[in-house]
Amino acid sequence: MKVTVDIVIFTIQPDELKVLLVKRGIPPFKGQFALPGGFVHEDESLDDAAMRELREETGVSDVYLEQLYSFGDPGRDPRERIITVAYYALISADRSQLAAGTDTTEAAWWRVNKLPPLAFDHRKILDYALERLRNKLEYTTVGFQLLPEKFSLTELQGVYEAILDKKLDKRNFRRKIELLKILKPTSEYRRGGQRPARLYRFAAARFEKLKDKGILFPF
Amino acid sequence: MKVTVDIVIFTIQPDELKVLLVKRGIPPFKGQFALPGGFVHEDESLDDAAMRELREETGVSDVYLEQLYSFGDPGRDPRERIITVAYYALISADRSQLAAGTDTTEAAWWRVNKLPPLAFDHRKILDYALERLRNKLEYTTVGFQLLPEKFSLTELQGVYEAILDKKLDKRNFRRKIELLKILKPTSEYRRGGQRPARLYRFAAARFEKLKDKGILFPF
DNA sequence: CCAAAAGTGTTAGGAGTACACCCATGG
DNA sequence: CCATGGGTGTACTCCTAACACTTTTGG
Repeated sequence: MKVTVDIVIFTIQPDELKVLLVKRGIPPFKGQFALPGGFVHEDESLDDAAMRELREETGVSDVYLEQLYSFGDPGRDPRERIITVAYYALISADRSQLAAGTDTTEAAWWRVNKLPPLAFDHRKILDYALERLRNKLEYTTVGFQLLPEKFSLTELQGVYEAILDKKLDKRNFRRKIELLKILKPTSEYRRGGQRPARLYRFAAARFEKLKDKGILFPF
Repeated sequence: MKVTVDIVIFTIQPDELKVLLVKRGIPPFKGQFALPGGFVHEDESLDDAAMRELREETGVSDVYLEQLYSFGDPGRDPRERIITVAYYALISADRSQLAAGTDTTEAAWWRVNKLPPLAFDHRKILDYALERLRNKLEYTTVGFQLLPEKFSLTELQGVYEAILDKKLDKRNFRRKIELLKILKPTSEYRRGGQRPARLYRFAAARFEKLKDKGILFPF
């Protein structure tokens, strides 16, 4: 019985939630799009395998990675019995440029609400990842993983809106974040638009105390 | 690479949360306690494998079963590389008597806060299952899976208290349940104590509408 | 000076929490 | 009649949601 890992890699690009898909070069499903993934080596843990695949595909490491679910229906791979352990990863906006060497016909970012047909049961995996991400957004700080180190409040709100796929009230959003005391203001501003926006940094330390308080972001 | 399923089977017995453990008859960890489990067959899905093991071990089927997480560190089994897909199951109080044929030195219910040392990484799996159960209790109706079809409000509260391991306020608990409108009163009463207690039935249908409302039971 | 995004307060309604007494039954 | 668990209501606080205008900058 063979075991693979498949990874749903999310990023935010201009207020859009995107996932990385690769074009398959070999059968089955040759020419179709699929999630990046590969076999688990004999001597590595599942997490390590996922991390390795992620690095091979995107060049980044040290990103948020979480195991999702295992899919193992007989017949999910037409060739032989393969069980896959699915993961999802979050890559911040400033690190989601694909390596120059990567042929963009091979690996590319796709908007989550405009996906091509996917190979195997990858559509199911992707939907599951999206659901998990939406849920986790509400009671953890995964949202911050999609932003660069310093970000404006509007950018943060954009992440929430992109993932939840709905508009949020600016004042309520900001008050809620304020109340949580998990952001440290910097003295920098994002210029280039109209009025400059103050940049903040995620203060993870303060968050630890809040974890068992339950819901953090009920937007 | 071999794949197994291991199952954390919970039940409630007199206001105590319990898990089923089996004594290992063969090395490694011979004589120690472990979670029930076994290999995934070539032609069955992961869910089917878990269901089969559950039935073999307890004689019950048609119970709540949910995939938990996959554990696959090299070395978690000293003999060879084995990846296990962990599940947890909930068996209602009225169905948790072990089959007469089962030698009780082989399989027995253990209080979750008074466990023996466990084989492999099963302690980690069990802790994870308990955490998941506690979380799910707050935003789903899994709690009802641990009760017979008809139950009193005090019994329901007992389930919450046993799992969350804390006392709850009777009036607030009842008001909250009332508000959710997910119970249908029956005309039966539980007698035998002092004042008889009205029995209720879980009205699953009404719940469907509430699911996306978020938190249901923030006790 | 105009367009565009940043930033800021108040109010009304609903949910959570804390808390104490009467009721029905069996022995 | 008494011990035991079943059953009920109120007041306060806090969080949520709805809602509109002023400020700062670049062009």
